[in-house]
Amino acid sequence: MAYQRPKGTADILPGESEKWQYVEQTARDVFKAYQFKEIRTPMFENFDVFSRSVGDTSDIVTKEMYDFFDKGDRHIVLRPEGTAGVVRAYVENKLYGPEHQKPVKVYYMGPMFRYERPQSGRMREFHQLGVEAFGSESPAIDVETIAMALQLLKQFGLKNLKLVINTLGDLETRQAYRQALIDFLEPHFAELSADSKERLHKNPLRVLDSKDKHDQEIVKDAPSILDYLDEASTAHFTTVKQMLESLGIDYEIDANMVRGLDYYNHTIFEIMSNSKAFGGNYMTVCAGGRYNGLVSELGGPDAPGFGFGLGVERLLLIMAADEVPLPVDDQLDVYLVGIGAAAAPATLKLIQAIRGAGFSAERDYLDRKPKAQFKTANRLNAKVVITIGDSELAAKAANLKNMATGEETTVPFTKIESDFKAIFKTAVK
RNA sequence: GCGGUAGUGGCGAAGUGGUUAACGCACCGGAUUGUGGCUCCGGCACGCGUGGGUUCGAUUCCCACCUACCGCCCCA
Repeated sequence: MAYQRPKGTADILPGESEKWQYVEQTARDVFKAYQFKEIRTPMFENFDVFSRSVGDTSDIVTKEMYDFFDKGDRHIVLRPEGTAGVVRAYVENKLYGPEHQKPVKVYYMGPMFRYERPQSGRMREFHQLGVEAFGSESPAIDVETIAMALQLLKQFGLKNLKLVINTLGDLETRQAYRQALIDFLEPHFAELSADSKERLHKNPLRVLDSKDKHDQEIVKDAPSILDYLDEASTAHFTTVKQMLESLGIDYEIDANMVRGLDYYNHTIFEIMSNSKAFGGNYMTVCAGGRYNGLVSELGGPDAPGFGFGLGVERLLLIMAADEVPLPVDDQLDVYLVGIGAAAAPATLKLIQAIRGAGFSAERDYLDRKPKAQFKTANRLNAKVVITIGDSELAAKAANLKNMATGEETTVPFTKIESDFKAIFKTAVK
């Protein structure tokens, strides 16, 4: 193979691209109902935008970012996620200004890049849909955005979804809980897995969702963050729960659910699916939460935010496994069969006239015999076939066949060129 | 970054240190000169991921690299 695509990338070919269009269109429709507007930000940003937003809690910055120095010696990162770039744009364009209705609600969709070891559903170039809402601390934003995510996934045809929520409280809560967790885990230090020993001081919350069996045993008795919430954080979370209930939305609380990044606080959520695509285990398809400190972290005012992201590749995997029926448009209006070299000029003129009238039309370019051309017409699901050969040229009228009924009629060339709509209508009625 | 499995035509897949690399699907052509299905006949890899090495000889053995897949780390 002379050339192959870069590691961890994919070509989305015809047949597959239609599914992407369907997903994107469905998302746009749902976002519109909630008055989220599209924002398009660069696919690369200055390194600092992402390193600043992520913090230094993990090896995301050193290991996972797809970064490089450009010819001007600028440190560039191909965006690994949507939020930081959107926040940067929000700040840079002063969308927090008084002329903008609050909250500012935006959505994005597009490619993201992470320098990872590829696996199924984990690419170096992958795609996300996401939304962000800036400027309101109202729990109603949390709840409506979660509801929108659920509606979106249902619209995609997903079944067996589970909403899981948790709260991380405010900054003080997180710090107090972090210390409490370290205090709890330190006596068990020797028993922890090698990975969790590492995590204990770098990012202790991550020990909570360790995959190691023995770690899980230890963590079962760990303190719950819910016991460290201050009054305001408790009130926020309580309201969120009440609002979900009033909407009839089922949820579970998982006090051990965490986020790898520091910028999250208060409500976090994940929507999980136990699709066959994951062997029946619950896997997260959509995740999000509140990030009240991020905007100021990136140099803006103290504006709160709430958002979520959804991986398109993973979504498509589920839709395929669950055999979600997609509206596929593989119909062809007209196939034009030309017989012999003498028919070529008429074939060219007529097919262009038909296309110009707004119909989809295909023809043969390989001088194949009528039988072969009809075979192709059949395979392309052509509604009608128009045939032009010597006798048709002599009569200046083409043979038209309705492929469903087999019924054949004769139509003058001039009529095809002047009013194909009428011809088509009577032919397929 | 670490560990494991794999890589044969458009797709699926068999195979062997040695004269012509099975088979199926798809595709193309033909079976009364211009009509869709079925059936029948025929065609379709100068080559077995790439590059080295061992050997009289390698798709088959060895090494490196690339890519895919699975698990770990990480997960925004």
